[in-house]
Amino acid sequence: MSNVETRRGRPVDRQARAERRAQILDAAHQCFSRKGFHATTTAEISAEAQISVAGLYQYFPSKDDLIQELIEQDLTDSIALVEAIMAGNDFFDSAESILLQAMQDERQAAMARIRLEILAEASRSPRIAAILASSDQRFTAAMVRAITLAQTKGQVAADVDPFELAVALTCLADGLFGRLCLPPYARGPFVTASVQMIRRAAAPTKP
Amino acid sequence: MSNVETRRGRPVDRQARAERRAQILDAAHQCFSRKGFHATTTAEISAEAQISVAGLYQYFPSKDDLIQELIEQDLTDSIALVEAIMAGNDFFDSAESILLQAMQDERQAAMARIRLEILAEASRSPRIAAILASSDQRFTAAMVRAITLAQTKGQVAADVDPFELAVALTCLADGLFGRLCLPPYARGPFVTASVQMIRRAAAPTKP
Amino acid sequence: MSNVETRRGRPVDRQARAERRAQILDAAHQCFSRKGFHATTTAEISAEAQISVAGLYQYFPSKDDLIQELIEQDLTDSIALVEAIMAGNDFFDSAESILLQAMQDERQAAMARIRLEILAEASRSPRIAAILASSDQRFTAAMVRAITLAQTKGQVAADVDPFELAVALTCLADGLFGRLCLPPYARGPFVTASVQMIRRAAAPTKP
Amino acid sequence: MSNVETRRGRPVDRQARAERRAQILDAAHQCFSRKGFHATTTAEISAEAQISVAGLYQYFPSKDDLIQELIEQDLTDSIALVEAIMAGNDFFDSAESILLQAMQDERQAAMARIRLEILAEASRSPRIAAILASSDQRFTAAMVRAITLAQTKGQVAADVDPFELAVALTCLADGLFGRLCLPPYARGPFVTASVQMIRRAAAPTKP
DNA sequence: GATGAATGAGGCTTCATTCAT
DNA sequence: CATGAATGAAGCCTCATTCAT
Repeated sequence: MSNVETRRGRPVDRQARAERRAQILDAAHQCFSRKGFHATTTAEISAEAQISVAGLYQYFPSKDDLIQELIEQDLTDSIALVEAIMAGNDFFDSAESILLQAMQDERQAAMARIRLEILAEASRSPRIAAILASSDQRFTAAMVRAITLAQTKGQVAADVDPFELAVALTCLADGLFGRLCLPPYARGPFVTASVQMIRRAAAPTKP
Repeated sequence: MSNVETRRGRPVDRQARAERRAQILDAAHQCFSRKGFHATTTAEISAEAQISVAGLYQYFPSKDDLIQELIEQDLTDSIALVEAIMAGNDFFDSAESILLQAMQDERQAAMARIRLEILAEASRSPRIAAILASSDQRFTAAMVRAITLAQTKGQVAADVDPFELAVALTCLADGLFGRLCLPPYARGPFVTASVQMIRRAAAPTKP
Repeated sequence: MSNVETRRGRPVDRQARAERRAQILDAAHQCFSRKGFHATTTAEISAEAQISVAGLYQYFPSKDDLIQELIEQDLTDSIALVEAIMAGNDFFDSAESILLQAMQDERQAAMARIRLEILAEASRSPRIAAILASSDQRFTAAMVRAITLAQTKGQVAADVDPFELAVALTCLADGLFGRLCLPPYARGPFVTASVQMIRRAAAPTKP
Repeated sequence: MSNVETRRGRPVDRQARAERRAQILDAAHQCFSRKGFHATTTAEISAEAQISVAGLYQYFPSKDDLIQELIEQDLTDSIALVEAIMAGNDFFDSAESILLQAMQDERQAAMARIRLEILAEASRSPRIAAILASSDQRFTAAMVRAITLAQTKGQVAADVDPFELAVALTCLADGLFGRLCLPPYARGPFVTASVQMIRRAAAPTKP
């Protein structure tokens, strides 16, 4: 098995393959956010991805695998997103921004809806629970870094345990996503209340 | 021939009927908490309820109706539970107690798991979203009452907006339930962190 | 087994029983004419008869038996009806009257609709085929009598074979019933055409 | 990238698809003629068509649609058959031939049996009633043409209204089909009687 | 690699019928 | 006798998945 092994037949177009995969995952993302994992059929995903059902199986060995991969990617993307926003200057503003976008921007709301689905599914499937746990760890670590940094900048009270705050923030956010079932205009108060709680809990006391 | 149309035949045993219904709802509760709404089959519910599949349809016109009714009852029960605990003396202790039990007691964890399912489902089904919204309103009202009372007792900071706190608490709790996928022993830190956040956000500042 | 055998318990109210039976048969008649034998459920019949489903089984051992009995009665009634009308004075007028009523009067149209159902069913079930054959024989005999009488009165051409005419008339009528699917106002031409054919075929040639 | 979007993957074999469809319709035809529309199950049709039940649904979206299509085809075929026979020389011979074959040839008897089923079903389903009405119109038109032609040839009495005769013939035939429940050897007299009636009604009077 | 076709395994629901009250 | 309750046996349809082209 050499690295430069001569290939027979048409060479694999890795680029095209990767694009197709992404296309499918994207289609699945939309479908899942609309109908959930179980109620979405492979036919729907294929249609959305403009591919045949059989074609789907050349990129993913089963629907479950597709789901798993999608979950992994989705969670990874979430972390990246949060990290990007957290790189902004003010800690609380960043947090508020994240929550606001998740509750208002349609693209991010879709991710949040899928996250709900993931949480529900994880409580039954050990496989998915494991993925979620792993993602959570990375996520928490990132938050802890951001919080610690914020503390050095005096934005977050020094007596706050960064880990605890990170964990609580995650919970708060996930719970907030549960209000995505409300019409968009009704979600505002929930964001406000959440942000308010964070501020009260973590802002440094002004002497 | 009396005016009070004498009933012919076997009289309806309302008691027994109600029990059977409860039995079915209970069975469905267990199944749903194990596998979710969509992955649970009517056959599984019937088996768990020790009734035939056809029998199930004498109590509920369809699986969807059964789900709906279960959700309604479940949410109502949750409110009752929370109200009962909130009647305790210390506000923060009560809150902590609620969260702890939800994360540790198996029976309550089942309810919480179904709540996750409800949140996910609500973001797709307007019908369920409506039920959830209605329940949330009642729930928030109850919490607001409890918080206001706590404020008069000096347990909660006076400058806290009861409604905002109630809303944030609900979110926090729902998000916490998302950690039910963790093994029981790993859930502790999440409860701690959540409780800590509540305390920091709402406890009166000791001068 | 004496005729005056002493009975224990409540004596059977034969009168009431017969009435209940008739009531059920009548209800079934309506249902069957609306939806056919197979698409009608015992529940529908019971509802229409204002009796419980189980009650139905105290008067008929099975749905099939109910159907059979109904068919028998229906066919017998038909014969009686035809005989009654045929007792009128003019043969052709009587025939026309029968066809007109069957196509216009709702009650008789219901019978005709069921007759269609019977014909279809008979071509599959030997049991029903037998009933139909027997009924047909009685019916043909009655018609033959009427035709013969009409011939003595000079109303029907003497060279007509009474049996053949009777048979052809039956066919013509049954086929006419097949047009009951048309809206009432559209059925007229079919009656006219049928009557016209009979007249042309059987009226005595005026020299 | 040509404008004529090059098809990827397995091309559709229209030929094979059409054959499969025909095969299914044929199987359904047999089943329906044996047991009627309602008593025939999709499983039976599939078995007869040597295809899986799921496969059936790739060719017809539902049992009802299959029935509808079959009815349409069946009625169309009937018209073609009648027209073909009517092209023969003598009008009455042709008519007799049609009736005889319908009552004796097994293949055509099956069509006639289904026609009974259609008549019964049409009197309840507006959808089927509409199909039948449309077919009847085409059928009557064809008959009228044939009769008119026969009149020019002096085979049919000039004073006969072609439309009325066509309509009456249709009725007579449909009613005759109702005798398909009889054993084959017993059907003869009915055909004879029907033919006799037609002849008497429409043959030109020999001076 | 991609597609159309095929299918086994179920899922929800209904129905005729029985049985206990 | 009459009724409510219960149920086995289907029935229609769908879905994830495989296979031949």
